[in-house]
Amino acid sequence: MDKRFDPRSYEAAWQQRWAERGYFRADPRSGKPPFCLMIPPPNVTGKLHMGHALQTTLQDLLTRWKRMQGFEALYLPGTDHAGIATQLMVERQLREEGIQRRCLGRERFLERMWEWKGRYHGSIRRQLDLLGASCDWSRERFTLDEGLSRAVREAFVRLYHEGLIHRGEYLVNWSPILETAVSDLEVESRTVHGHLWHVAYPIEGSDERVVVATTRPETMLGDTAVAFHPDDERYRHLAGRHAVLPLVGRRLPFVPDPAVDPEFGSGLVKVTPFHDPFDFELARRHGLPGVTVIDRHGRMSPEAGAEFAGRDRFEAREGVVKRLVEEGLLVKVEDHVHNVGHSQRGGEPIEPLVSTQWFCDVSGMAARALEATRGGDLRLIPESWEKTWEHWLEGIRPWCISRQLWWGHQIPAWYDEEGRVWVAHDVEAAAALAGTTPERLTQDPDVLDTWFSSALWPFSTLGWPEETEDLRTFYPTDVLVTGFDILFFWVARMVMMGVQLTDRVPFHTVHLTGLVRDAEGVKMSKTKGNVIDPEDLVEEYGADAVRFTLASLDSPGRDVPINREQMTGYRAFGNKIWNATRFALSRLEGAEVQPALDTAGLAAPERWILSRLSRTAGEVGEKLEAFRFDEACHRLYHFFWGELCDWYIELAKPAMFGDAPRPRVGEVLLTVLDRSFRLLHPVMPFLTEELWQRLPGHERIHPETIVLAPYPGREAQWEDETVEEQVGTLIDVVTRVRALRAESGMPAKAEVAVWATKDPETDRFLAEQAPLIRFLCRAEALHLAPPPPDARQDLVEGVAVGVALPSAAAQELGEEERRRLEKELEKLDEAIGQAERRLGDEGFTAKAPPQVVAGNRARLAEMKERRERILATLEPIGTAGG
RNA sequence: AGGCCCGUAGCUCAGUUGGUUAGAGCGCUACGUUGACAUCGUAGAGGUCAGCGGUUCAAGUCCGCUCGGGCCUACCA
Repeated sequence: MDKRFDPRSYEAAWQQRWAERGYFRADPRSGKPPFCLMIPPPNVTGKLHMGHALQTTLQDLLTRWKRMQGFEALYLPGTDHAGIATQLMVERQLREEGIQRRCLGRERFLERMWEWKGRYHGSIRRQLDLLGASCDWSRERFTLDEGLSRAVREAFVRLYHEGLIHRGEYLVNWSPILETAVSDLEVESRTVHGHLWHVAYPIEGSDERVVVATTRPETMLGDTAVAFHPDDERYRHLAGRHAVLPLVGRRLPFVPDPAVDPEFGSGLVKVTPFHDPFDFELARRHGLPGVTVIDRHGRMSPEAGAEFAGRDRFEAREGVVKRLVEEGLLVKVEDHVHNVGHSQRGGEPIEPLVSTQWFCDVSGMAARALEATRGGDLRLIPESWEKTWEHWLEGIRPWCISRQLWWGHQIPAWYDEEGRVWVAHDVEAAAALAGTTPERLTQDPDVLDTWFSSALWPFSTLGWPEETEDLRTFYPTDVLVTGFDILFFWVARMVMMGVQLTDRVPFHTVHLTGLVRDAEGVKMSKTKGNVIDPEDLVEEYGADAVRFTLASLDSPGRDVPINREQMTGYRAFGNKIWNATRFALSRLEGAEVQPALDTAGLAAPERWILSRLSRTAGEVGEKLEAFRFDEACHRLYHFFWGELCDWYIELAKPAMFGDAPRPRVGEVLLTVLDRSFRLLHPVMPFLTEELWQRLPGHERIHPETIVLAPYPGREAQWEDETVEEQVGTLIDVVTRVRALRAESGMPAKAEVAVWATKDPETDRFLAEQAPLIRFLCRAEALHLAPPPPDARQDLVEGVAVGVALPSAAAQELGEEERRRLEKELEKLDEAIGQAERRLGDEGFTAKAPPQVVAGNRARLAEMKERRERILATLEPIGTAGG
């Protein structure tokens, strides 16, 4: 076995072999219980970032764990066409060639899109392979492939006929840069330092003027009314009268409306129905007309008047202000901080615009999604997200699902020559409905929001609407692992579409991961230049170390800071595992891994490590069940390094070297390694397979691969509380002896004399283990008696421990050692005082549970005895004078 | 504006239903080992558990308020 631990020497090879042998291919007919998990489809042309690496790690960990537990595990991979994002990329590329999308035409543009997609497509798989993802690539899907497109059409048609999708003219969030409508979720509000302009509007038939305040003067060109609160005494008299819109001359009725806040500004609101959601609603209540003064490019429209038509909306703002100044109508300008909706993708301020779009009424589905979490059919982890979830679903509004893009699922709606709309799976079906021929129909040019197809992902990927074997077997899926940032974009919509279209909640658990940050806790972003590429990390540390790091950082509700030092530490863990195995294999000829192992006749260290192993397996299982991957990792790390390597292998050395043979040490060690590798496999798949294959007898666990070997659970017959306690005492004694000899400056190479005693039973055990204790302490003798006064001594877990250089005169107490002991004594005195006070308090002794009181008493007694030991060391009797 | 989460060692974080002298990993310092190991052993420095108040025999843990950080949601022109 190579002395050098080099993950690159085996990782890729294993991934390839696993795939070739079809270990990841799920079989719906196996009869095993299914476990299914869907990849959140990354952008087909994208590069995986650390967030993906984190999610992939957890998804794969779950899948491998379930697969080993005997589930028919399906980890279904795929990619998303990511409408706007991808189209923008290709448009940018075209621009570099000097080509405009519209000049190219829809068909040729889409050809370019598919070309682009084809070029990048393999990259996602390559990156997932690097991480060791155990995806079933035979089931890979793409949101625009034929099957999924069919599912999308089916969903649309069905929802349309159920009256849940309709087309209508509403005020929508318009992105002038993207030239498309976007949903509420794609609008993010940003704090903007703007101004509040106070403008005087003359009152018709009077010399009076009223003052209105606005943050967007350019929209006044589209005003159709002025509103005030009905109880506002200042303006009540204006009801029924009109203002005259400056620069335009339009008559604006004064309307009373309770939505107006009389405290804000002058208490009067200019009403621009077609460019402000508040005004749109208000106008609707009062039957007021609207005027569109800004167009789809964010420029002023002809209806804004000849002076402004064609000018950019922000330029027009300045122009309008300038004109108002000239007219003497600008009363004052104030600085004003407010929130303005911006296009998430385009980055520019959203323009509320009246436009004809398709909407999906999700209120009923939202109610069912709420039922799912309230009734326990769906669990969000961490639970704290449930409130946000409820709040969002309770206040949900219709979802604008049409986009004025080309890259995506074109809406399955056709218009006849009379402009009537026919919704069907294809043009032939539409023509049949319309009673006409396909040639006379025109398909709606819009495409669906990317998230519409994503919402169907858990079942469309399994063949829905067909009742396929896969769908029957694997749907509903089990767990969804994704980032909280797409809880509403994606998760909520999958749940809504799932209950609506399949009558099932698409998964029972959603594990939401935190955001991956850099070592300083700063969000990774290209502009900050702190982005870490998962591929680089895999190259540097190996996939197993990357996975272990990510999994061990996944604490609920926490962000995930990537720390290279930590990753170095976990690579060292891999190295530790490598070398421990190398050592074991070099010293244990003839021994084999045991499928089962009888502890009868084994010595204490062997029984101890087997007991610890069983408990560790039990705890790891519990942690995984609870989605506490971090704690599962910590347990495994501690077991392997802290118990197996630090103690068991050390305890086994005298036996392995033949100095003090014990029965079946090799069998035990190899068996423990086997179980350890299997426990670790879901987190560190490569290393564990590589090493497991080298264990003699591993084929008795599984003939081919650790991937399919059973996941270890508790092996209760190995658990032995007594031996754990005994070996625990042995470890305490050895640790204390080492501490005492190091503190007192005894030469490390010196063979010392050791004393240890507690009670007859413990002493008997320590006597049995005397050779081991002497080996671990480098002691020439172990005396089962109280330490003599001139020995360095202490009390640990009730055991009086002492150590001294043999024969030679008592060692002088060093200055440093004295200081340490005095400090310890001080702390001890304080703790003793505290414990005495507590035990002297009747409130405590009367009200606290008896076992707590008893525990305190025992502790106090032990502390007092330790105090005596320390005093004895500080002022040994008999040496005081000498 | 409403809601949620977070604030514990230099760093990253654990701390289950309140109950030892508040822990782990990594890092740092010192000494010492190394006959599987990029090891290992021992010790040390470093904490008013953000702050204030309350409940309780007992609070890092429960309650209220304040401060700081983050996020989600929202039609105040």
